[in-house]
Amino acid sequence: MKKMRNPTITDIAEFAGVSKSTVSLALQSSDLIRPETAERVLDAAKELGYVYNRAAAALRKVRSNLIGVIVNDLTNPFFVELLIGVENVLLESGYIALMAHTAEDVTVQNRVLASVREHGAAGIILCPAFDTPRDAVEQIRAWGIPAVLVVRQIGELDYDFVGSDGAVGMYKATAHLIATGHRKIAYIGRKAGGLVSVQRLEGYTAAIHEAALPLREDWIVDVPISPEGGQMGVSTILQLEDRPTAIVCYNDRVAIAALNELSRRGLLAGKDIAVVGFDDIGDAAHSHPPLTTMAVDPRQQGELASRLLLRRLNRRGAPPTKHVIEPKLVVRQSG
Amino acid sequence: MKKMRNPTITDIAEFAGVSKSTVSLALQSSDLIRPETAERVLDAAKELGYVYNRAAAALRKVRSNLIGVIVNDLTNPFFVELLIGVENVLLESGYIALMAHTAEDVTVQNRVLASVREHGAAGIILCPAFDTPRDAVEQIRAWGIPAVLVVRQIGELDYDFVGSDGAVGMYKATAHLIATGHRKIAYIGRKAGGLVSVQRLEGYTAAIHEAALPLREDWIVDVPISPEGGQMGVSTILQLEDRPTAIVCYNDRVAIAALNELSRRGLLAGKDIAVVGFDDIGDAAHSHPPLTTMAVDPRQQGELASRLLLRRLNRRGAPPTKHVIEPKLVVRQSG
DNA sequence: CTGAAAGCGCTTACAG
DNA sequence: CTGAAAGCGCTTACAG
Repeated sequence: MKKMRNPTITDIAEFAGVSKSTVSLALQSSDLIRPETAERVLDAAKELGYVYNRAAAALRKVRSNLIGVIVNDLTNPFFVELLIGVENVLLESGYIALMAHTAEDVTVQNRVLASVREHGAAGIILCPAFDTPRDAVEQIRAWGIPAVLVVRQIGELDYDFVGSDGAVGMYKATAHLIATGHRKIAYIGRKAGGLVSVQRLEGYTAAIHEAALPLREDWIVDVPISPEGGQMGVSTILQLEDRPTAIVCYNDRVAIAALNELSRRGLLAGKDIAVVGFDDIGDAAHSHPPLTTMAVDPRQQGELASRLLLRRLNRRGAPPTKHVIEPKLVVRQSG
Repeated sequence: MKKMRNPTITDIAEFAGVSKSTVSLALQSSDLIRPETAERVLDAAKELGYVYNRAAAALRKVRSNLIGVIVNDLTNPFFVELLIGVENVLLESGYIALMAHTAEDVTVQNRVLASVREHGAAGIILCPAFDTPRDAVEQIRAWGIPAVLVVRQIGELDYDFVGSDGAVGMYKATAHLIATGHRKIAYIGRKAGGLVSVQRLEGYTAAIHEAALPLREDWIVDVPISPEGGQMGVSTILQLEDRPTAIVCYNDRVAIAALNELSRRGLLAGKDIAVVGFDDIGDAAHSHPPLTTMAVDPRQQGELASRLLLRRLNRRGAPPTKHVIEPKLVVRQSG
């Protein structure tokens, strides 16, 4: 089967006996075109198997319907859920995602950003990799492409942003454990690192201080944010002389790994030791035991981010919006 | 800050004192251009902050560097890992993914395919949604866009395909349990459904037959492929009069949910009852207990799929390749 | 080795 | 309400 040239608006024009302009307008369902004419054009288009050529349209219009979606870690269900949210509203609004995964690598991220730009993306949704320098983000602004940052803020740049309040979330998580009677509460996460890490830890310390409990440095266990980190964290804590009775984890992935590590050692979270997570990813409800955690609705964050971007596309000048979700405590059985 | 027009090859030409043609050729590092001239052009491009306009190039060349990547279920880490594999090789080969998630919805899938086509994608990598009708796939062929199918085959269409051998995999999984001394082995998965489901179940029954064990209909538990399914499956099995001592699960997600459900009931997989999964997703090594499973390397499948597609782009006429990975048994502690 | 010219498929003022 | 014309930024024969 020979592949023949796709029909163009010129072909439709000829077929329907009108001009190219009329076809173009009709295709955009402009109300400049008389209904009968429009119908004739649309019929012709269908008849010929017309396929709209977006590259050509974008070239002419400058604005495309491509949105660059750049995500740092698909290995964490949190980001996958966020991505699903982003995609949902993009799709229903007639946009499509130019997607790339950086695996927390700033070099990859730069390459990907450049590529997204070359493709004339109308906007960018970016979950920046750890260690994204401030100027990498300033650059996007210089390009004149509207962007919304998600989850991690870079510097004090006045961007549209969607994220959750790590300080408040961790404060609540810790306060919940205190309210449940715990006095010896450990933290598994990163001591330094990005703003997100810092804020979450701050929430923990704030709650500890407020309850006038001692802040024990050795109860703050600095590990990588990963299942391995959760495992290591638990090992460390269980070896402590003066053993904590509860653990606050940086996120659900760490927490679920902690749960498993406890099981492996014959301990049950929620009974022998309390564990609370952060994010409320899908798996949290299905872990053993089901995880008590701070819900920040990643999917909704994704949807919000898309909506923010779409709105920005129409009001370039508007002041930036920050959407900071307040985490909600979801008590299940681990703590 | 006013946004100014991006410079074009015309601007570069003027700046460097050559013609547009020369600039275009130099930018493609054609060896038609004298090195010194090329250098001058490249300097000018950098100086002016030139951004290659791919929409324009695609319009002219017909062929773009966009690859449609359509994935059915990002909720399952298997597909996420596959996606990461796809992306890795796409990126390093200078392509970028036009990505969409169908959530197993054929209507969404059709919409997305149409969109990918309008964008002039050079090729398509498709994990088809359940219930994808054969003609949806034939259509892609009619469009003349090279495609490779992943994981699920649709009909007997002669496509490039990457997947794993479900029958052999499940046969091995079951045989492993038999070799370990089990005689009463249940199966949690779908009884009918796609080809993949059918083949996996066939592998199970083949092993049962070969060992001359009775094939008990009530030990084949028909549940949805999801964590909930795994949970339900275990509940059903534990209520059985004549209780199986081992369970083969459709995939790791089901298996891990099964593990958790067992724990919840005070049972430990690998001790009280054996459980084996299928896929070897990242979580399998971190579950409690670590999951014995059939490894099919999703990431590698993704890389393979991209490579196949990239190769196909250069040899349109070549006969289709099927890459069927043979699952490898990974014995951990659950069975 | 380099330049002038045509054209990819569309949209958008501008006339009428 | 519809058409003729210009032009978006590039690539690719074709001359020279």
